[in-house]
Amino acid sequence: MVRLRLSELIVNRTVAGVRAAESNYVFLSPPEQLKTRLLGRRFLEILRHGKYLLLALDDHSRLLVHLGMTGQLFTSSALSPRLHNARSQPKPNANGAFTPDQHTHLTLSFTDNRAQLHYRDCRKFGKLLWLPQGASDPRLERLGVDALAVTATTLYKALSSRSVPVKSCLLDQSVLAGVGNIYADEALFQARVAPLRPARSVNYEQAKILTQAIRRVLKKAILRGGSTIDDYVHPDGSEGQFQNSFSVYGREGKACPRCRTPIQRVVIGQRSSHFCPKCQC
DNA sequence: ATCGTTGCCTGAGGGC
DNA sequence: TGCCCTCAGGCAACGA
Repeated sequence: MVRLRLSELIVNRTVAGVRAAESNYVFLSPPEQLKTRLLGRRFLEILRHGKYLLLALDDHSRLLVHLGMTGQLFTSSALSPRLHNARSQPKPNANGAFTPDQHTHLTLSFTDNRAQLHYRDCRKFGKLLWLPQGASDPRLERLGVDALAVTATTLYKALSSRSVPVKSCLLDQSVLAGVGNIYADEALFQARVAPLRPARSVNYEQAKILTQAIRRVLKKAILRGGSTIDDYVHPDGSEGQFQNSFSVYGREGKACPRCRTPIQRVVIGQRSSHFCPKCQC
């Protein structure tokens, strides 16, 4: 969804100015290099693999972007309380528009003088990396097949060799790229598979159902514009709506939408996991 | 090859 | 009021 909306906002625009923060945890490329390499470049298209965005430039270099948990990519015309009142409270300027604060790591302005693009991440879990023409990165090379393209056979093979909980496998980006904590819980619920089950105990038929559930959950989430909990916003400042459709995630103690049994929460691999103890086995 | 743990990072919220 | 603690989680790196 970010890819789609961002495409509308920056494809075919040419960078006229780059403001980068001091070197910090989000900069895998030195800020000075980003300034030099992005200036004067035009965006051709935006691609996505798993949770990574690839912004293709007209010199065939690419800007790799990961939003982490709290990363925000949006334009200066975006108006959202998520930008003005959420974490760290950046203040709107006199026009009510966003002005870069201490968490805004990169700002691009364009030759058409229309809205700027900001990259903001208060927890610095996101990443920015400039890739020369033809270059890749281990982060990309390691990724498994994109979750929206996964087949039952691929998922079954990946699960069958592992003893860890199936939930941990779904979160492993080298197995399946693009599934995060929320969507893993929701997909396991849809497929009626308990998150703690050893991955290798999932048979082919169940892997097939799980594959379909993953695709369905992700597609529905994209359709609803993603999940806004604390920080997530679209490039235009609007918010996702999928958080209103959660069946299990964040619903500990509340009724399972299928059988009314209270949803349970357990910690798996340091991640909170939510499931229905009756429906999922 | 697989597995479990730790560190990175900031803000919110709870307890005292 | 203020201080300390825990929690949120995507991912790399490490040792076993």
